[in-house]
Amino acid sequence: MIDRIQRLTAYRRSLERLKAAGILRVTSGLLAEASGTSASVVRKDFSVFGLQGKRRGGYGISEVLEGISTILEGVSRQGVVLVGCGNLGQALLRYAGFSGDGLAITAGFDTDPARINRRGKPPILPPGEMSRVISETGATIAIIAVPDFAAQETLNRLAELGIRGILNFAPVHLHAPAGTHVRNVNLEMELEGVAWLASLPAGAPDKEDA
Amino acid sequence: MIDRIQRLTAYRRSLERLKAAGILRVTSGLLAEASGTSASVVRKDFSVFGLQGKRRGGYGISEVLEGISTILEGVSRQGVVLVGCGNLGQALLRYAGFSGDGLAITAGFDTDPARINRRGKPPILPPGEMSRVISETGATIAIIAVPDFAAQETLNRLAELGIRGILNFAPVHLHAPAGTHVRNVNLEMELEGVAWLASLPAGAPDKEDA
DNA sequence: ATCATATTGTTCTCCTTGTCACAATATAAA
DNA sequence: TTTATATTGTGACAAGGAGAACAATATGAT
Ligand SMILES: NC(=O)c1ccc[n+]([C@@H]2O[C@H](COP(=O)([O-])OP(=O)(O)OC[C@H]3O[C@@H](n4cnc5c(N)ncnc54)[C@H](O)[C@@H]3O)[C@@H](O)[C@H]2O)c1
Ligand SMILES: NC(=O)c1ccc[n+]([C@@H]2O[C@H](COP(=O)([O-])OP(=O)(O)OC[C@H]3O[C@@H](n4cnc5c(N)ncnc54)[C@H](O)[C@@H]3O)[C@@H](O)[C@H]2O)c1
Repeated sequence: MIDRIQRLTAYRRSLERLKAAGILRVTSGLLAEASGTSASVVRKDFSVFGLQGKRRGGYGISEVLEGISTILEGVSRQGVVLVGCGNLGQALLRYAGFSGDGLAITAGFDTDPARINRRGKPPILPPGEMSRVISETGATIAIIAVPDFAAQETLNRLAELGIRGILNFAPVHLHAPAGTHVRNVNLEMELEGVAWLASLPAGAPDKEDA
Repeated sequence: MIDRIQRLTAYRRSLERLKAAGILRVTSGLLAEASGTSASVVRKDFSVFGLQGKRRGGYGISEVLEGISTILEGVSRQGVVLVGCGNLGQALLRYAGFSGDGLAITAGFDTDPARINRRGKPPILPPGEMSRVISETGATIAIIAVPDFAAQETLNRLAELGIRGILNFAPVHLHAPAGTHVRNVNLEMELEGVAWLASLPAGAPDKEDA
């Protein structure tokens, strides 16, 4: 189910590109090609979410985009904070693409005084202000980009403060209390996966994608 | 199958931590707890890869680590280049964790002259030198961290130069020639997934993880 | 030495998810 | 209008992986 939800994000991106190119309708096959899945998956996804097309002319891009926005309405109306503004954290903090989904990072936190910057576009604050900022902004999502040894304590703190969803970049498994959901992005694992695919004999069949 | 391979990386990390803590043997349950899977999965993974334990005392950490290294031997002996040294690219370039797996980034490339730095720890070079560097270092893996509109042409170029595996961070689906494997990391999709989990009613059952 | 028990290795089942197939149907052409 | 056809919507099917269960067995205790 979460895969379907996540694919909506990919569909939206592809549809916006097509719309910007002046196209009004898409077939499941065309959208599949653009977003990297299969026509069957597109149709079933749309079917599950009640997005309807026309038996011949495909799906109306504007209508589908509107439908996706409606579905993700409540999902994307959540504040996001980021903990750990180092190499990776800063990159995420500066990234504009998230706000396209409505999910904008409202503040960053870091223990290193040298990283504090209260006037930043998203400000970077000391962790002592997490409690205040989270309750003031009503943030419910957090990104963890601290070193691995600090990740679990960071999660504990965030969970106490009412954070309900966490995207964790530290390459460790975190233990979360019931009701707090953790999703891991482990780039080492991803790179290793690519390396394995690349090491396969040339004639091997394809079965990847993410 | 690729999931099993990728989990090996997670197992290795957990085992190294346990080893550093002075522990000599692990049970499937303990390792599962540490690396975020289940005991059955650990046992089946190890079984598939021929990593054996003892019917009672669990698995010997050193032996398993050695086994994993052997399995990933050929996989990790590949050079990696990075194209697009912006916010995200720089973070990846500076990250030391990859070399722990043997996969070290040997060079970065960027079109922006201001980013060129030939004396960097991994140097940042103009794309014109890609051909030379890739053939000299024998790199077979690439990371794409360029803006979305430049991703496809970057892939085409890399594929021509013999790159066999690509980790793509641009939020677009790329078309690769046969024999070149692409794996996408779409952080927008990941964050949206977390947001969806967080928006679920509190009592909902768990079914996540990555 | 014998026994009790913890833990592996493997099989089997279930569940999820993508693929296939095809009937339903709207559109365009003749 | 009638017919041909492209494309959706959905039901059935298959593949794969995770989880559960259990027999095999090595270890430690008595
Ligand atoms: N940089 C990458 O490309 C990359 C790749 C894969 C994984 N990761 C993982 O992402 C995480 C961050 O990586 P990085 O390269 O940005 O590391 P980094 O050391 O550059 O940044 C970590 C930041 O976290 C801050 N910090 C430390 N403890 C903290 C705490 N308790 N609360 C708040 N802030 C704290 C530090 O001051 C620092 O600024 C690490 O777990 C790393 O393993 C990074
Ligand atoms: N920064 C993030 O946190 C983040 C998050 C999600 C996705 N992404 C994706 O990752 C990619 C990079 O993001 P970013 O924030 O680093 O962007 P960025 O603009 O900071 O960096 C892009 C870099 O690529 C270089 N570049 C452009 N065209 C090039 C080409 N043809 N060859 C070589 N280099 C080229 C640019 O000079 C620039 O330095 C984008 O596709 C973005 O959508 C980034």
